[in-house]
Amino acid sequence: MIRRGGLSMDSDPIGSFFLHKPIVLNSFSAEDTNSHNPEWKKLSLHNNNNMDATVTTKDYTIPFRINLSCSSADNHDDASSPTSLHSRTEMDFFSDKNSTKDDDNNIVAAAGSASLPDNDHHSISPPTLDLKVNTCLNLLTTNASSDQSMVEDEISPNSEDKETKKEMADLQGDLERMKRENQKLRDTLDEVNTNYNALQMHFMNMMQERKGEEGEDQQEVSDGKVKEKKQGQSGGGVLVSRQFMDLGLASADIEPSSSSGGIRSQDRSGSPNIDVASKGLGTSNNDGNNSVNDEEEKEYDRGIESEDSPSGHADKVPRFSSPSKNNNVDQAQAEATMRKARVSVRARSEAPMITDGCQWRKYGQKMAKGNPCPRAYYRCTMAAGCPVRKQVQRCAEDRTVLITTYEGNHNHPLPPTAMAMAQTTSSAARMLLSGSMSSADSIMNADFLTRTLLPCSSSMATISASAPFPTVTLDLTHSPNPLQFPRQQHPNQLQIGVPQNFANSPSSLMPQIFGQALYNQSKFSGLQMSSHDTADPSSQFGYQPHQVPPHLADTVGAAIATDPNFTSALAAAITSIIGGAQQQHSNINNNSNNNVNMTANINNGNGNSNGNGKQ
DNA sequence: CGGTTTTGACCTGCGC
DNA sequence: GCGCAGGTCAAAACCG
Repeated sequence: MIRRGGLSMDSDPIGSFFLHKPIVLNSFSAEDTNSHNPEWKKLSLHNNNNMDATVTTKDYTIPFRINLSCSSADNHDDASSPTSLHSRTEMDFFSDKNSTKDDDNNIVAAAGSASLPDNDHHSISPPTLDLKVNTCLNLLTTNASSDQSMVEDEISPNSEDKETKKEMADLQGDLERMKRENQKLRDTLDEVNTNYNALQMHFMNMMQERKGEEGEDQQEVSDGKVKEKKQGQSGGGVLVSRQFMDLGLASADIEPSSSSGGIRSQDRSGSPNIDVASKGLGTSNNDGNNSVNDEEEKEYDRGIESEDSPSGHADKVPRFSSPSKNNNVDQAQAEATMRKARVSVRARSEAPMITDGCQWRKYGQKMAKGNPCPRAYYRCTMAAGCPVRKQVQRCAEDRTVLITTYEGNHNHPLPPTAMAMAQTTSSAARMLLSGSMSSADSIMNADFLTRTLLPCSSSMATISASAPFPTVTLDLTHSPNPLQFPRQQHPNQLQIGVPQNFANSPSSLMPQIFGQALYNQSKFSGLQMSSHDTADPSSQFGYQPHQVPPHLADTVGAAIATDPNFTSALAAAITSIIGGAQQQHSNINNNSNNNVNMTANINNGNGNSNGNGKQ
């Protein structure tokens, strides 16, 4: 019955803004106001079906007298007819203690006899309650004219009714004003989004052009061995990483026109990994065009493009050497690299796996060379054929550090709790793509990521150019303040952190981000901070779910400094904010659910927070 | 009983 | 071509 998300734009950030009031109002009305008068309880709860209306009526403190109908369809009948079954039904529901109701449960009589209770908390309300006033406040579904008609339909016999009508008209006027403001804000947001998108695309195009002018034979990555090798294989002069970038951008342009199979279609056209990279690793892609079966996925993972093979069967070598596909040779090389693009997250955790909100199934375990700890292989099981996989292994040097490496992009919608990590990997993957252009760009783009991460987390973004696969490592094991604690330089990794960004970060932003993360954390109950979690000594918070502690910034700051689990979760959430914004605005080949709800997944150290609890 | 984990075998790529 | 290492498969075991 209670519909807190009554606003049609509840997924819209602006719309959500207006949703805060109704929650407060309904809580207030249902409990305080009605505790002494069942009639009021009835009315207020009825009002719960008209959330948006209560927003505007809050300030007037008379919302419940003018809400008797729950839908526009009932506007005229329910209010005007005392025998309305609909009204009676609701009356009965709350009439257990109502002595003012007449024998017939007649709404008019009951309401009229109720008048104003002496113990009413809202003294400014009119002394009588005329329930004939039809004030259906389902303002989303009723337009101004209907609202107006409601007013006009009611005939008030006395001055109180006129006052009520006047107030109601004022309320409706305010509502209209808020609607206009809301629409204005939405328009502004759309405009900002459009501008941002255009600007970003322009920027990326400029970067492309600049790289093209500088020549295609540059090999200025920290470790150019891989690139040179891949160049030799492709036989062309185009830098693999360059193709990497080109594909990523091209995919954004060509995907909308691809109508015959989504990922698979592109795969078979010679771009098997465009989506993996350009859409971002681990991002949800629920456009429905990229559902794949297991068999295709196997081929996909193995780099086999059966339809590219002249013989029609899986054969990777002929594909690369096929003269008829010279145009795609370089792309294929890049795609092979892109398919392997990975995002690695280093975080301290005693848990066997970090909590990322997805469901995983372990499909293998191997002892990796140079590490006494086994490496576990997991596959996403949230949807059949989901190509996302991850490897989990403890660091050989520090067993408390858990290294989780993600690969692939989800082909299914993600729960909000999983969105955080997915967006994290997505952002990192995008950085990886753009960062592969050159060393300078790598630094620049990594700098961007670091700028986005460091202000609010202890993460450290690194790019591994010498690794077998392009890998972005988000190191969440360090102190939040890089100025105090020197960073660990990992072998074979180019470190590109920008410590000063932390100091330069706008401190005012932190509470907002943290608040957002924790708000969503408390909002979505998928994981996180159960009582068990809070019992974890590593947890710095004693608050319960759905509680956002006061002085959040201070508390969170302390938590970041001391709780690496929180750090990792928070970094995921923060990155998801950035990644979500980037994805949403740049629209780079990503049809994933843009209604991103950032959630900080607090890993408790034992941390099975998924539905099956078997991570 | 269905889903997950375990684990040995197998496949693939790469270096020598 | 061979060996090594990473990655995956799949049957058996396990679990709720």
